[in-house]
Amino acid sequence: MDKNNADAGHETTVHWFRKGMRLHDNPAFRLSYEAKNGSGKHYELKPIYILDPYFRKYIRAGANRWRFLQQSLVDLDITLRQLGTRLYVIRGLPHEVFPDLFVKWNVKLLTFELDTEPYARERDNQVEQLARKHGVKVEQKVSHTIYNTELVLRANGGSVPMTYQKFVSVVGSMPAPRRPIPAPDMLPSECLIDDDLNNPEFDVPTLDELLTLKGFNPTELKPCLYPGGEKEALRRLEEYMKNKTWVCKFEKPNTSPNSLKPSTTVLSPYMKFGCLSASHFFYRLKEVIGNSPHSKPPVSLIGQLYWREFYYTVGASTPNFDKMVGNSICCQVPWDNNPEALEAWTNGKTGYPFIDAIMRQLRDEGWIHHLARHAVACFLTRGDLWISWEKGLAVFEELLLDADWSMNAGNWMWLSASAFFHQFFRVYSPVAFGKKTDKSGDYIRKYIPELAKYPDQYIYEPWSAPKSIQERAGCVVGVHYPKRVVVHEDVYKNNITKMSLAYKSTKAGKSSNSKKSRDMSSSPDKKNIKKPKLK
DNA sequence: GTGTCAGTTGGCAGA
DNA sequence: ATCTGCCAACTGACA
Repeated sequence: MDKNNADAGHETTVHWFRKGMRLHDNPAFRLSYEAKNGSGKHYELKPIYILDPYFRKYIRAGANRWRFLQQSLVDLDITLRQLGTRLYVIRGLPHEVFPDLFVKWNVKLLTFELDTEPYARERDNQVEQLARKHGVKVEQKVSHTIYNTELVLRANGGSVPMTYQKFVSVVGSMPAPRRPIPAPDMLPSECLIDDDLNNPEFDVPTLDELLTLKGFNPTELKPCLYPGGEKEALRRLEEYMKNKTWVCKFEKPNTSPNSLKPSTTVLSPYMKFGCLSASHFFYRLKEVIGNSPHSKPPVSLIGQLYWREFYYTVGASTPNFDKMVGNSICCQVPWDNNPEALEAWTNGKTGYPFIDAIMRQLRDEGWIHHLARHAVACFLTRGDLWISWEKGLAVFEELLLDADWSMNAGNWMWLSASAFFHQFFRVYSPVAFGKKTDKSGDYIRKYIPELAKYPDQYIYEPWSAPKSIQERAGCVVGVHYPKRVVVHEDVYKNNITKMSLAYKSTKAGKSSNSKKSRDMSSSPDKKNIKKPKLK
C-alpha cells in the first residue's frame, strides 16, 4: 500500500453503474474520474455495480435477462480493466451497502446516471440522504434519455405532452439535445491507486452463479442470440449504420413481425440497459442520413427514439403510470379475471398459431418484433381474452430482454386502448394479421414445430383442417396442439361494445370527479383516486 | 361550447 | 398488387 495515499486518506469517488452500463457518453462517470479535491488532487476511482441478491423479489426478470445483465457486467469489467481499474460488484441492497462503503473507502463524491422510474427514484432518494449524512457529495446526470424529461415539461408550459405529435413539436422547439461524449482513452493516474484489483470479493458473478442465486436452472437456457454489453451494442449499431439506404428508408409499420431474422435492429435491449446511449444513436442516425431524403417520425428510426422519449416523459410525470387504478390517463376497464386463459396466453397455448409462435419466441429468445407485441397484446386485452393489460405487462417484464418500465406500461396502455390510442374498434386478427408478411407460415413452423407439417392453407387455422389432414400432419387439434381458447370472430365484436361502455363510464367518472373537486376545493388530492363506476 | 381533423402499423370486400 | 370505401365511431389538439 502506498503510505502517502493512506495518510491522505485515499479520498474516493464512486461511480455507481445501474443502467448506463457503458463508458461512451457517460457524463456521470466522467464527473467521477475528473473530480478533484480542495488541493487539486484527483480522487481514487471506484466504479461499482450493486447486485441485490434478493432482487428476484423486487424485479421480475427471467433467466434470459439475467444472462444479458451478466454479460454486460463482464464487458464493463473488461473495458474498465483496460483503463487500469475494474468493476467492483457489491453484493447487497443499496441502502445497506452504501453506509459501509462511504466509511471504508472514505468516499467524497458519488456519481450516477439519473433514473426517472418511481422505484429508482425512491432508492436514489434514500441513498442521497445516506450520502448527506456521511458528508458525501452526490452528482446525477441525465444520459439515459436524449432529452431531460423535466425540460420537456417546462418547454410545454409545465404540462405533460399527451400525444406523440405534441411531443415531437415540443422537442422541436427546444435547443438541440446534448451531444454525446466519447469514452475516455485513459484515466488520470491518481484515480488508479488501488489494492483491490484482484480481490475476488468484487468479481462479476459467473452466469451459473447468478442464475442459481436467482433460482433458475442454467441448463434450461436457450442459445444466446443477443449477447449483452457495450461492445456488442456498438458493433450492432454500426452494422446497421453501414446500410445508409436502409436507414433512410426505414418505416416501422412496413417491417415484418414474423420474419425468421429480425426485420428491425434489436438495439432495444442495449438501450434498456444503457449499453448503448440514446444520444449517440440519435446523432449517428443524423450523421448517416446527412442531407439525403429520408423517412420521418413517427415511422423513421429517429421516430423510434422519440417514442422512447415520449413514454419516458409521460411515465416520469404520471402517478401510477404502470397501473390502471389511480392512473389519471388510463381508461378504467372491467377486465376479466381468467387465470386459465392467461396461462394459455403466457405459455403460447392459445390454439392460435400466430399468437402462440410469438409468445414462444418471446420466452425462448427474449425479443419479439414490435408488431408481434401488438398482436399478442391486443389478443390478451381488448381483442380476445379481455384480460387486464397489467397481467400482460408483468409477463413482458419477465421475458423481454428490453423490458423497460416506461415503454412497457405506455405500450400496453396503447394496445389495450386504455391511453394514447383510442380507436378500439380496430382489432388485430390473430389469423389474418400474420399472413400479410408470412403467407406460408414459416415463422409458425419454426416456433411451433408440432404444426410444421401442416399445409399452408391451414397453418394459421389448424382447427379448420379436416381430421384426415390433421392426422397426416401428425398433429391433431385438441390432442397434440390446443383447441382455440376463444373463437375470435365471436368475441371481438362483443369486446368492442364493452370497450365503448368502459369509455363512457370512464368519461362519466372523470366529469363527476372534476365536478366533485370543484365542489370540494379543500381536498384537491382526491382527484386522482379511483373513480366511482357510473352506469 | 362545437366542429373538424389527424391519429406509427385493422379487416374485409370489391374494384 | 394496390387502392377505395365501409365497418361504426374513439380521443386530443386546434380553430
